Amino acid sequence: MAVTMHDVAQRAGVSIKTVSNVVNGYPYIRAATKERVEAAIDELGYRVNMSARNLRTRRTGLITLAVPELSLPYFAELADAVISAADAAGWTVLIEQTSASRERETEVLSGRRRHLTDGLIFSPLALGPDDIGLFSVDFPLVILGERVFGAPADHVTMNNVAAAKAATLHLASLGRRRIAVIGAHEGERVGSAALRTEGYRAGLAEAGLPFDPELVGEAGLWHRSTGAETMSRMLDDGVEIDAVFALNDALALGALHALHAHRIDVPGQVALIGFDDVDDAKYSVPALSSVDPGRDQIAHTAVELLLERIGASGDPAPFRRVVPDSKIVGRESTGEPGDVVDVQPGGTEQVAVDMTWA
Amino acid sequence: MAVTMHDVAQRAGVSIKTVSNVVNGYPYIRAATKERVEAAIDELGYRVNMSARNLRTRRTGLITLAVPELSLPYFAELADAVISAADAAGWTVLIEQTSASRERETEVLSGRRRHLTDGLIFSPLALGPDDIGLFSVDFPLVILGERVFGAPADHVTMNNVAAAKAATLHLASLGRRRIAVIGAHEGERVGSAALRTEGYRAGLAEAGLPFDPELVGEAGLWHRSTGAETMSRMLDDGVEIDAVFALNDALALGALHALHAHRIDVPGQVALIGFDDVDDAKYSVPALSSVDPGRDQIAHTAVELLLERIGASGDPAPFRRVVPDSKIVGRESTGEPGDVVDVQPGGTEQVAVDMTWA
DNA sequence: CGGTGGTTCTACAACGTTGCACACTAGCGG
DNA sequence: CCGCTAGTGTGCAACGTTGTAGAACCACCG
Repeated sequence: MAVTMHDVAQRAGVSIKTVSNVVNGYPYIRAATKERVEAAIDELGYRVNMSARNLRTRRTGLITLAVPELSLPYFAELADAVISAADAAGWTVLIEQTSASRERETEVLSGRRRHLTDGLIFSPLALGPDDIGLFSVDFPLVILGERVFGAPADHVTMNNVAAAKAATLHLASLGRRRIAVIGAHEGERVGSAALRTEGYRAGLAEAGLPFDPELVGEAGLWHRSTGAETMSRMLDDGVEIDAVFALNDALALGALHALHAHRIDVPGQVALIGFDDVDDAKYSVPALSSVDPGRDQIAHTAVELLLERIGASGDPAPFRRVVPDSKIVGRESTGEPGDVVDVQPGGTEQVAVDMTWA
Repeated sequence: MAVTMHDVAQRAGVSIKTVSNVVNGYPYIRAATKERVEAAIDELGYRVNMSARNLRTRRTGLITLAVPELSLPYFAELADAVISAADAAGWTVLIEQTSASRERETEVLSGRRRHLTDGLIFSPLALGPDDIGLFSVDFPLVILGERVFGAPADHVTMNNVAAAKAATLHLASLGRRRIAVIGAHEGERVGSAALRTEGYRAGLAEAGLPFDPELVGEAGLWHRSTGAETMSRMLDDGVEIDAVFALNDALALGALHALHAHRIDVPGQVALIGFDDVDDAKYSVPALSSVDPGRDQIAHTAVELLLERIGASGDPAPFRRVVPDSKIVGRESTGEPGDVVDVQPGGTEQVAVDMTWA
């Protein structure tokens, strides 16, 4: 059977509590005693039983990260960053894939794992503002993304409108007049698609360009395949364009594929910019310009906020909304390799919402 | 305070054990009683305390997946597949990133989390055959990859040599005579690099082509950047080539970038094939031919083997080595879009090794 | 020499759940 | 009317750890 503190205590000739004290770095222990206990631990190959410790301390040292899918590079890189940040703080991450389904996302919030992890970092993709009630949960929660605002939780989001506007202006500044957008969600008023499309229109307006519905390419899912399809459809329909703003990098890389298939030179005939600044962007042919929404900062901040909540006792602090800085990263696809332009500073905002926890 | 079974029992007017029985689906409960208990659970918002259950049952329902980095698409897609497979069986996955460092990989095996998860699926990248002793652990373990053979654990691997040979022959069958390989590890005798390089040489031999050391491009890390660098170096050195076999897709996509930068047409002047058949391969320009090592099957099998071990009581079954089927997927970069060629059937092999667990 | 304060170690009682053993009822065959 | 089985519910004792409280010892001060 497994070795317990009891066995270690017996071998070292001390009480079980002393073993516990050694394991937990309690300072008032004679050096000789400590050594004896540590020797016994090594000899027996003792490992702390986490379940017992968790039960006793009412804390598991685990946090959940709920994302749509790890095979989407943006979320894989986000998960990487979250795991690293959590690890640095001595915490472990458990990943839940929701496949962007309402059912799975609701389940994540329902707290099925309430007592398995100490908190949740949640990037919803199916739930929206109408579901805001579901976000009133009795455990520490940090929301990512732009589908839900005003929920009683900390929130790390992006400068979507400003960044999308900047991307559009970047294309306009190259002299492009027929700027298409890919990935729009017709009729939606919330979420990244709506916000970025809003920024696109603001950019057009500021550049003095007319808005032409023909230039708006719908794409429900933001995958490479849908980006390629949407781009192809537009080109086949004979829509005239000299630039494309794809609402994320996957769409952009898909669009790039389609442009190439139609023998259209990028950036010669059509300039292209994406959003997210995924690792891949650097290595596409031509290298893809993109908007860097500050992913590392997002991950780092989310973990920090969550751990603060978890550690907090007493009166709940007001909920915060944090917006990391975003940047335009110019590469070959907009003919300006190496440029990096700050969009506009993000920041932290305090949102006064009442909160009570059990 | 949190709601416990005690509270539910009181409210429903039954014993705490009956609540436990309801929660765990014990069959001999009167319908009326069951309803009363379930109503109480809903009204109080009761959730099982996993720590307590885990302590009592000596099982956590968690498994660890240890991979080098999630930001590498191959591992992100593997993690996605493993999580999905585990989830389907009612298990949860905890991801550990080793950064391919010896220290972290050793730690994973040392069992620091011994009592936090019930088993480990481990894809080592730093540890090798000399470290085989470290793999004699006292918990269920499934090894992925080709760095360690003969360890006392189940092992899911690939048909590396055969698949690499097939990839090389695929290039030769297009009439290419100067086939470079990218990603080799000089002097290494184990791991994917060595095996795939061996397959490359076998392919050359079978095609009647000479082996030319000039055609071998070293690249320690298999990232896009290193692929691009290695390819550039070869081209700058004036090495004559008409085809490239990159030992993984990241290298291939990096190489594609470099080829493009040198204004070399793919597949016109140089044909290119990668390994892994990552999602991206479909969408590069031109679309990348690759070797599909059967990733979903690998993930699925690994979870299956691990859960079998975890569930096993009594005499340990012999260790198994499973090799899923791999395929050559021809796309534009070798000028044969749409081709899929089976390499050679994989299979399951039983490896007799003594095993005892605590 | 008693009091004070730091140091070192220990006993006991939880934490919330489930395995085990058992009590009780009803129905049924012998 | 006894014993047996199936159905329904309960009480107790763990699982392995840590928080709390305090005992025992030492040095040192006044």
